[in-house]
Amino acid sequence: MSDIPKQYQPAESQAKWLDFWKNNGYFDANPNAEKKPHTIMIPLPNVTGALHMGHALNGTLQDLITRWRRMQGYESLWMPGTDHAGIATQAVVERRMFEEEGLTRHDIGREALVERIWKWKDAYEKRILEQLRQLGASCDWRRTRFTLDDVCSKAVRRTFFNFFKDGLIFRGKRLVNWDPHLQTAVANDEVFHEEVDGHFWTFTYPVIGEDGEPTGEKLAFSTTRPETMIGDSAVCVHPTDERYEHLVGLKCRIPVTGRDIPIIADALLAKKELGTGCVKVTPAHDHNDYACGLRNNLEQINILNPDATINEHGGEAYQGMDRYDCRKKIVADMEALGHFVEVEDRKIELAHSDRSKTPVEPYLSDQWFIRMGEWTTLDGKKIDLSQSAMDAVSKRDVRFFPQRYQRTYLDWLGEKRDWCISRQLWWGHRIPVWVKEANNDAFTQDAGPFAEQLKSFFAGDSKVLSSLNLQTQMSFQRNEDGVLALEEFSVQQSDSGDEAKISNDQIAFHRFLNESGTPVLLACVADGANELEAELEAKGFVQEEDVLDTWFSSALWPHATLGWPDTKHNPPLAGESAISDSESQIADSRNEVLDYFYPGSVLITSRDIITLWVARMVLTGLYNMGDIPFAHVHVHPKILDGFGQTMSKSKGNGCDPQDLIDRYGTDAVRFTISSFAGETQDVKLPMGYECPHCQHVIPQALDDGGPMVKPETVKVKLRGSSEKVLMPCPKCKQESQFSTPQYDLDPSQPAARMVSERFEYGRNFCNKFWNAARFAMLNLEGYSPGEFTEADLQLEDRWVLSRLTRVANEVTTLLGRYQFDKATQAIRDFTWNEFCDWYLEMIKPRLRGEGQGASGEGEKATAQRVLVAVLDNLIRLLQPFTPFICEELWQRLQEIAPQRGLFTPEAAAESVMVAAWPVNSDEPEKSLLPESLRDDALEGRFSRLQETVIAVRNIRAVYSIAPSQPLQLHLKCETEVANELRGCADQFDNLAKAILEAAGAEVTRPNASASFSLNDADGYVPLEGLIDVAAELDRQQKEADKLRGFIKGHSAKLSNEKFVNNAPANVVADVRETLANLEKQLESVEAVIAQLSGK
RNA sequence: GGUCGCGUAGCUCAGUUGGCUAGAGCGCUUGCCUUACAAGCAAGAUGUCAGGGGUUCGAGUCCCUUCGCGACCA
Repeated sequence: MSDIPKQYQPAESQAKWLDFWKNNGYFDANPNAEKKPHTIMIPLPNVTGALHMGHALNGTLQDLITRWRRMQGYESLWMPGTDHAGIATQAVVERRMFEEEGLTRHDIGREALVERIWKWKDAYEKRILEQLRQLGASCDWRRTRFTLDDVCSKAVRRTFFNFFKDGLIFRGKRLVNWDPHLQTAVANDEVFHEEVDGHFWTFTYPVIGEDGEPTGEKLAFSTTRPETMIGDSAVCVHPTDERYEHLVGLKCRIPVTGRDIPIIADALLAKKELGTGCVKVTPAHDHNDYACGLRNNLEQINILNPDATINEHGGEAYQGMDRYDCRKKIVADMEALGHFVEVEDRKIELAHSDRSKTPVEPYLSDQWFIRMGEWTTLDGKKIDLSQSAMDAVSKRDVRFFPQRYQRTYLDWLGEKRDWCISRQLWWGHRIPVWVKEANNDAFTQDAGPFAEQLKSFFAGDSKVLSSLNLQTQMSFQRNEDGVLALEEFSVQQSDSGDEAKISNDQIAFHRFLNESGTPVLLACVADGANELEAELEAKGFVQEEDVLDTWFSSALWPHATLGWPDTKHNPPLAGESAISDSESQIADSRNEVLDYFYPGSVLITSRDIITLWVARMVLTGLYNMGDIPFAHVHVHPKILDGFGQTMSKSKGNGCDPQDLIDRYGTDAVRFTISSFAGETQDVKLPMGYECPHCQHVIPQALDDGGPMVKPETVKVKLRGSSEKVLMPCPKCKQESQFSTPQYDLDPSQPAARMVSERFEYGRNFCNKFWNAARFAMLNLEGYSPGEFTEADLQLEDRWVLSRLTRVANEVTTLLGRYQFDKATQAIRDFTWNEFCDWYLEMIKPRLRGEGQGASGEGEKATAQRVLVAVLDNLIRLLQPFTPFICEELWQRLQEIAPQRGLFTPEAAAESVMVAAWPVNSDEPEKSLLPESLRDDALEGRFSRLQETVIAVRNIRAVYSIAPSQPLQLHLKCETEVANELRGCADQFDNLAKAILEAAGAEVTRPNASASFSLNDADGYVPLEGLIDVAAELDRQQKEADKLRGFIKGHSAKLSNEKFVNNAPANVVADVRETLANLEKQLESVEAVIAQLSGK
């Protein structure tokens, strides 16, 4: 076994065992009646770009739990996949296309753009999945899904249809962030705010009396956007503002358009002390005004075309002007009309589109919504999507770890805000609704029942549609958002009509009146009904252009990936094709995968996604499946840079985990990362760049726009407008490209990779563990499996087994609570500080066969067997944390000791991945480490031994005595203690090179000794010729001072009557005992001082 | 503006329902290439627990307040 290298070589193990695991199918999870399922759904990473440190943390924790549960005997599924991330991905592809080719999406059209995005998706999906594999992720890769693939798409379409049929989907107006440059709405998280130089104008509007004539009074107000006065629908003051009280209820006139608008009072919008106390209200172009408009039932006047030019509301004077030109003209016109008061320069926080970097406009547009509050369906079913998801958490069916996050979830859902699901994009699930404006058709409310209207509309031309058996329900609603709700909806009745080819649940209609009073028909068609779609289009229906919000599809992830809505067949695996329609008629088959793995066990994610995603998964799970998607939600910390800022692509402070894996090894990265994952804080991770020329580490430093490397980087123009930045090394002055998610590195050139010394924690640990195992294996010559009993065990054997059992239980408990940091620390402390530092050191003599004759051989055999058993269990315990090194060691151990175990040897599993977890909580009698191994009293005695050894080593260090020089040790203690200490006298020699000369109550301090004082023993080390009396005296004086300080504190407590009376008895008793010990120690020290002083 | 969290050693973080002398890793000091490991071993130093006030026999821990930082939501 001399071929075991002195340092762990992560790269070799990673390449070797990844294939081994995969080829043996260890990652695969299948329905198995013999086992309990454990399901984790990956929080699907989006295909916009490569994974970063946050994903590495997220993935590590999921894999850790998955591997742990697998060892515990669960059929452990970790479902992988990616998210199409509509807006983000389309934006990235569009931007790159524009930079490289100068093309916009309008130049190439919907089909061509979507094709390009698919290519992008293919490339990044591949990269992302590879990153996960490199992390050791034990996902069932056969089941990899993508939100736009066939399986997920079917779930999306079915869910949308069911929502629609139940009346939960409606269309209405909403203020969105409109990007006039790209002509699309952008989501809130795609908007950034930037201060720009602007102006703050003050104008007046003349007050109009009840007779419609100006009263002569003027109302002054201020604005940063004068052009919006075209869309004003009121002027607002505070209800208690005495200056304006008499005007409320009157009107005023917008001078540039001549339109009269009401003067209203609204305490929420107007603030008396700000400016004039009076504000103009433009509900269609400002978020606050919008809310005010709803409260006061004001008109919503949209003044912009999609390209942000002024529309017909501008009249002849302004129509067609760019909004900024219009602003200038309005200011000039107001001044000419005598309504300009003043203007001041002001910094303005302006919302910009992250995609085009241009200012966005609040813009009223048609959107689709899902109703979140109470609702009764056509067939009388009561639905409250928000409430159902809230109840699941309130009733503890879904539990948050740490618990405090459930508040975020409940607060957000409690608002029951309708969910806007439409996006003006091309990349995504197109909304499966066909729309027709009924214009002057027979579709008015007084033209008879809606169902009859529909029937006669389709009669004749549409064979299938005219055979519908329809049922309708009226509904008039206007939700809190002020969104116009549907008026009436209609569904095909559950009726497998004979000549109708519509089997069931394939089409539903809604009708509503748009703002100009025109009836609009909406027809939602379920998946696979191509004939219906064709008939609708023949009758003038047009499919909606918008696509669904990405979160709509990711909300279905936990059941969609398992094949829902197909409850008859298992979902297809990689390489298999989906089940064809003809096969789907088999009546008694089941989707066992869905039955078995749903509901899931735990969702592991970060907190920024609780509302957007977690809440929606619970809600759709309950709606579609009638059951929660997962029992636990673990919310882990976020990874921040060294300055406490979120790592992000735009700041360039992120890090590709692959850099760290290449440098430190996967296991080191995983181990370090799990040590970060605590309950309280986010993790600051200071990073640096390693110069490829001289290996100098250049720390990341704060720069104006966020963290960036210093000194000044050198910008180099790349193709198009993207820039490449080179970094000069302050030490060797050479420049290099450096690792950043902003562009790919040129592989032919040296690059400064990101490093972080924090990861040395994991690397050092792996190396330590490697060497401990190496030592064990180098000392297993002649190992033979064989039974042994507790009677064969030495003190250190019983101790290490007691400790190992305790720690194995701790780790099990901590993982169950998702306390990864503590679990990591527990296993590390045991491995390093106990197994390596004490146990291995203590068994060295036995492994060398230093016992007497035959008993020496027996002792060696036992030591080897215990050592092998402990190592075996330790590898198991570490496998979820550091799988590669564990598999490497397991396989090496397999060659030397295929038969192993405590007391009775057995054949070991072919891979540690599928070996049993050492603690079996369900069936304790089957635990590899039974509770009977734990021995509190023995652990207590052992720590006395440790303290004594440390005290002797301390004396050696203080007096600079060479490690090779033997010392003598005299111990003054009770007889019982003395007997115990004599029992392990060999270890004083072994561990501290000290010969136990004497132990007992009668021992006195030899002359010229250094001494130490423990709880129940005093020790003396004769140092004839070596002792420096003055130094020793000084040392003992310091010790005495320290003891006196503690004694003072403790006796103060005890002399406090209130403490003695009020504190719990055990606390008081503890203090008494401690005080007694301290006093005894002080007595010993003082005696030594007296002797030293007497000399 | 609302909600939640954080501030403990030079750095990154632990610290259960208040209760023995506040801990770990890195870094630092000293001595060691001791036949598993220098990515190591042995020994050691290091704290106004952000500031102020309160409750309590007792506060890093609970309450109030000030300051600083972060996140989410509008």
